[in-house]
Amino acid sequence: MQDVFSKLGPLIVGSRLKRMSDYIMRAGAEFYNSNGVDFEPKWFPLYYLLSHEKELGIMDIAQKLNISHPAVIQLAKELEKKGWITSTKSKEDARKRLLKLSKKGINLLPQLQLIWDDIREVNRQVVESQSTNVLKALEEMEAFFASKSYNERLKEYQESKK
Amino acid sequence: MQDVFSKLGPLIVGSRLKRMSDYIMRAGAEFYNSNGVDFEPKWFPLYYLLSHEKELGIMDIAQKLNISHPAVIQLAKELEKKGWITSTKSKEDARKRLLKLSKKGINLLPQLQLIWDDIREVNRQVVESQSTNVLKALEEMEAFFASKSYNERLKEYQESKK
DNA sequence: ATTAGTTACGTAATTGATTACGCAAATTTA
DNA sequence: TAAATTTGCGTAATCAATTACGTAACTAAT
Repeated sequence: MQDVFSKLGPLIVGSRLKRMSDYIMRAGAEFYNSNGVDFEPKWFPLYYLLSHEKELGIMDIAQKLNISHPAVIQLAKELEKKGWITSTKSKEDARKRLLKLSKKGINLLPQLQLIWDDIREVNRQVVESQSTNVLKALEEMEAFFASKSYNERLKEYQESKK
Repeated sequence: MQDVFSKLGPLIVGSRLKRMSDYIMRAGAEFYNSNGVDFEPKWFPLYYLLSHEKELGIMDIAQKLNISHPAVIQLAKELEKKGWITSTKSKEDARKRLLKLSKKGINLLPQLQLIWDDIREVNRQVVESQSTNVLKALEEMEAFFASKSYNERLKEYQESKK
């Protein structure tokens, strides 16, 4: 027995999800690299988002991507350093800093699209190979916990035992 | 539209897995807390492992848990500080440091078991609610990539397009 | 018994993300 | 319109885990 995790079943759903996610992220990083594109998977969500919406403030992005706003600032700093995005102060609201893709950033897009297509295809293969679809499972989980949170459920079960 | 992620489908399986894993981990942390037990989810794998095997070296543990050995050292340091584990030099191999639960650590077990039971139950509920089972999906994914890695598949698809 | 190579562990530096905090601009309310 | 509150952003501190590197102990080969 080498891998204790798989034996534990439902007890450690969390850890197993993380493990698979880490694996995929790392593989993605390698792939960009071997294609000679200086891009990291962690940048994808922000980059992709900005490629679809012209301008967004930090908080908007944080909400849409479901990450903390300092994380957005950090990522933005990195992409700005690469020259792929620019930021401007909002005219309507002086507190806001709006991010958008720069020309250089837009020019990079076609190259990235090709790579994203490959990734999308392999992910599609995985999902199709499955008798039980991860994405569907995840959606179901999210819905399950949206209707009643994990912690509420824990509490309730605990109460029910008394 | 608030949540961009779900729209992206197969492109970001990785991020979605991570998000769900993070959610579960955080909920777990709260639950220990609200039960007045000073325990963190990240300790679970090591603790659980040691509760089943009497003594293990750092590297053994790292392999079994599929984490880096510095991570094991770190976790062990924390558990040792709590007084729940102790370590001794191996007599057969002076390089090895063997970890095991202390008496105090063993005494804590029954309390933890109760909590783990609750967690297991709620996880079981999730899984049973699903028309597609996350754990099964994960297992299938792991098998899929074990037979041929993500990166091999990416390369192959790329070749096939030329 | 020396040397070369491997294994086990520890430390340091780095990465990626979070929470906590503070400031300034906008909004609400009295 | 002044005061209180909320919102948007930035910085700092912290956390969890990794990679990279060094050292000591073991093993194998000559």
